[in-house]
Amino acid sequence: MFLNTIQRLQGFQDVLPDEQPYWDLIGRQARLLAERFGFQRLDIPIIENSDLYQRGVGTGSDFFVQKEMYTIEEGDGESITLRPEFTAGFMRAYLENGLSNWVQPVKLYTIGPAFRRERPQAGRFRQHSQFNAEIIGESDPAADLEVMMLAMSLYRELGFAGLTFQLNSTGCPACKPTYIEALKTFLQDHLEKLSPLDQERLRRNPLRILDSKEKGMDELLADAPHILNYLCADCESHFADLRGLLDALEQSYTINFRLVRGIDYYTKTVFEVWAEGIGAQAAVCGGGRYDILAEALGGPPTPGVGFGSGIERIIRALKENGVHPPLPPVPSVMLVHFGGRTKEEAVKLTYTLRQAGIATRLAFARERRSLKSQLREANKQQIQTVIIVGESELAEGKVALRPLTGGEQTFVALSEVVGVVSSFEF
RNA sequence: GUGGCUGUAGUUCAGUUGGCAGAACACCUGGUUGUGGCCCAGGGGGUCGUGGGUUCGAGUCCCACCAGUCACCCCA
Repeated sequence: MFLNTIQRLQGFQDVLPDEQPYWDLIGRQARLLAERFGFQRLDIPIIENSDLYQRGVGTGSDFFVQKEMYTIEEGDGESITLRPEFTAGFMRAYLENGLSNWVQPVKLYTIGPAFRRERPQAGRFRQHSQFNAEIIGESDPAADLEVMMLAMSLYRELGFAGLTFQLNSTGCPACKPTYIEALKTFLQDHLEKLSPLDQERLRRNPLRILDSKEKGMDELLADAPHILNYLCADCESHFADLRGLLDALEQSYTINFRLVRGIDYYTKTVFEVWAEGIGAQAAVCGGGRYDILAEALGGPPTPGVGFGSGIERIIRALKENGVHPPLPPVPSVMLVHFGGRTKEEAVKLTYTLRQAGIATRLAFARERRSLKSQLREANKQQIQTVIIVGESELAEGKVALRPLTGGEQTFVALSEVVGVVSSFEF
C-alpha cells in the first residue's frame, strides 16, 4: 500500500465482489417475502431534520443515545441527522404524505443503510444496513404477529436453524410507570447487591437493569417483579391475544421478561430473533409496537408495529450456519485477438454479441499480446468459450471457437458467430 | 468513553540472545511464429501501523499515538 493514502473511516466497510452474493441473496429474499406478505416499498431520505430523531427517540431516553447520532449543524442554523433507524422516518412519511387516508393499515418495508456513531464490534458498525418492515394504523395483535412472522420467514427461507423468538411486553403509559416504581422499590431493597454500574442505571433508566450482565443479577432478578404481572387490562389482553395467535401457528417463542427497549416510544409488544453462534450480538432482528410515536412527532394517535433486521448480522449468521449463496454468473465468452485488424474485429464482435444478450468479455492489450496470456486470463475468469480472432482465420472470413470446458476447437464464419454462440447453452 | 488481544508484501503468516526483510498463495511475464488448466523459470510489489526513546546497530526492547478485533458502556 502507498503511504498516506486515504483510508476508510472507523466502523465503515467496503463490500467487495466476493461478498455481494450474500447481499443479493438477502435483498432478493427480503423483497420477495415482504411482497408476499403484502408490504409495499417505501424509501425515505438518509438525512432528516434532527428534530425527527430527537423527538422520536425521545429526550427522555438516554443522553447517550443522542451522542451516538451523526448530527451536522449547518451554517444557516439548520440541524440535520443521518438516520440512526427507520421507524421515526417511516412514521414521518406516513403523516407527511397523508398515508392515513389510504386503506388502513399501511404495510411498508425498505432496505438501506443506517448510521450510529458507536465503537465497532462483532456485528456492529457505524454504517450498517437494515431490512425494515412496519405496519402503521393497526392495533390488532395479528399485526404484531404479521411482522414477527415476516422476520422469521426470512431467516427460515435463507436456510438457517437455531432461531428463537424472544418476546415480552413493555406496557403502555397507563401501566409501565407502575411497574417501574415496583421494580425500583424492589431494587432499592437490595441496593447492596447492585454493582456501581447498576446503581447508576437505577437512577437513569431502571428498566435497563433487567438486561444487566453484572454478576449475581440472574439470581436477584429472578425474584424481581415481572412486568407481565403489572400490565393494564388493554396491554394484558393484547399480549394474551398475540400469544394465542403464535400458539395457533405452533410458532414457538420464549417469554423473556428481561427483554427491554431503551427507547421511549415502544409500547406493548417487544420482540427479538436470536441466532446462535454470532457472539454477544445474538439478535438478528429487533422490533416492537410503538403506539405513542405518532403523537411524539406531533401527529394524531396512530398505532404501529414493526422491526428492523441488520443485514450484516444476517450475513454473519449465514456464514456461521454454513449457508452459501449462489454464485453470480460470469461472462460466457471472451474475445481474444492479436492487435491491428484482429482487434478491431474482436471489438465489433464483442458488442454484437452483447447486443444479442450474451455475456461477453473482451481481452485488452495495447500491444500484441501472446495467446497464452489471453487464454490464461480466460481460464481464470472461468470463461466457457474463447473466440480467437486471428490473422489467419480472418483471411478466410472466420474466427476460431475454442471451448475451455473440453472439446474440439472449431472454425466459424464471422457472419455466423452470433447464431452459433447463441445456440450454446451456458 | 473503558478494557483485553493483534498490527511485517494484495492475502495468510514466519522472522532465533537485537546483526543484510522472508515463505506460501495471489498478481505479471516467459518456457521457439498463435493455444488455458498441471508443471518449471523469472519478475513486480514492504519507510516491518505512525512517531519518539534505548543502542554502534531495532521488525525484535521501552513509551505514546493510530488502526483492526473482541468485550463492556449503549443499543434505535
